Amino acid sequence: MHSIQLTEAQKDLIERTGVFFEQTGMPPTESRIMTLLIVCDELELTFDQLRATLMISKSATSNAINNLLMAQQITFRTKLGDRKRYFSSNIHNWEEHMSLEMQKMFKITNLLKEIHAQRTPETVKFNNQLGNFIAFMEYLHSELPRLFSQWHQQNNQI
Amino acid sequence: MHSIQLTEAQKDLIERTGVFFEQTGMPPTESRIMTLLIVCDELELTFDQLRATLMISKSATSNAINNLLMAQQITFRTKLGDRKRYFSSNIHNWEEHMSLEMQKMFKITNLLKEIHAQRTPETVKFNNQLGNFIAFMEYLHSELPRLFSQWHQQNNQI
DNA sequence: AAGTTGGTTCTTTTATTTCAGAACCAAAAA
DNA sequence: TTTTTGGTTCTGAAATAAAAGAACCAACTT
Repeated sequence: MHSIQLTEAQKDLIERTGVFFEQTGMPPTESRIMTLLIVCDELELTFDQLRATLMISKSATSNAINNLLMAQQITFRTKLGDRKRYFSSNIHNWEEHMSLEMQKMFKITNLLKEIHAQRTPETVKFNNQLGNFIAFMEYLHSELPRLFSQWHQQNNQI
Repeated sequence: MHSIQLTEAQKDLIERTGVFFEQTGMPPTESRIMTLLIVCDELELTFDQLRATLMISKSATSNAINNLLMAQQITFRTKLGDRKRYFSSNIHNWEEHMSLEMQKMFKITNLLKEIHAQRTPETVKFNNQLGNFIAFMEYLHSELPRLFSQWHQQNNQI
């Protein structure tokens, strides 16, 4: 058995956090792998440790890992003279990941602007409400970088 | 035929915006109904206009409408002496809706705090990175209300 | 009383997702 | 050269989601 030991508390956290990620659209296996790598004591786990610990098939493991790699949620490194890959969470990358998420969110702004542009001029109030929402999204878009940098200052981060 | 007329541009916008909402996890029919009510010239559409315009079944229409009502994405009103319901987009409600979304997002913070609390003290760097992310989420959580009110001031909104 | 309107609910069908199992493959080891 | 390791890829099964169709129902009309 190549599986690693987990406390009951850790198992529980993996399930609960896994369900949270499922609710955001991530498939169950990917959610569990991502969470396991944040919860467990080990900083790096191999393909087979992930597979054995979560009790899933090789194919499921392989596909989930590759999706998580593409989504930049995890990374791996290799060791000289060792064919295995050592996977770890990309949590330190949260800032970049978050701004990618934001970008996705702001895509709606462009669609709403297109919608706003083609609307009949008759419905003044509705058009204003829509315009208001668009304006707020653009305000948010412009203010978020400032928020990021303010936080960095406060926390003396690089 | 009770369907309303749409320009090609409007049809295209409904599909493209619909797909966007699908990508955020909303089912196709709900996405289309929600978008139709934002795109079309009419401020209100009846059950049958929605059904006929989107060419979907009564059951699909009924279920999608009720889900959108529960999610507060749409509302309806009735008219005296008329059994039909007149549905409209709840876009003016975006502010409340957005803070609900935020709350959902900040749920992850509590899970991450639990995870952080149970982590082995050995992995100092990782724990710090995790702690950093948590701290930023809490900072965001505390700063967003200010951002909202600043925007209101700027725009002289109520 | 029979039909129409404005839906809802139940059942079935269809499509999609998710995963297991097995076959497969290249690199390294024996 | 055969076996082992560390996977990937190709079915296919099972579960789930999405939507159609039909039966149903209450309120109103005729």
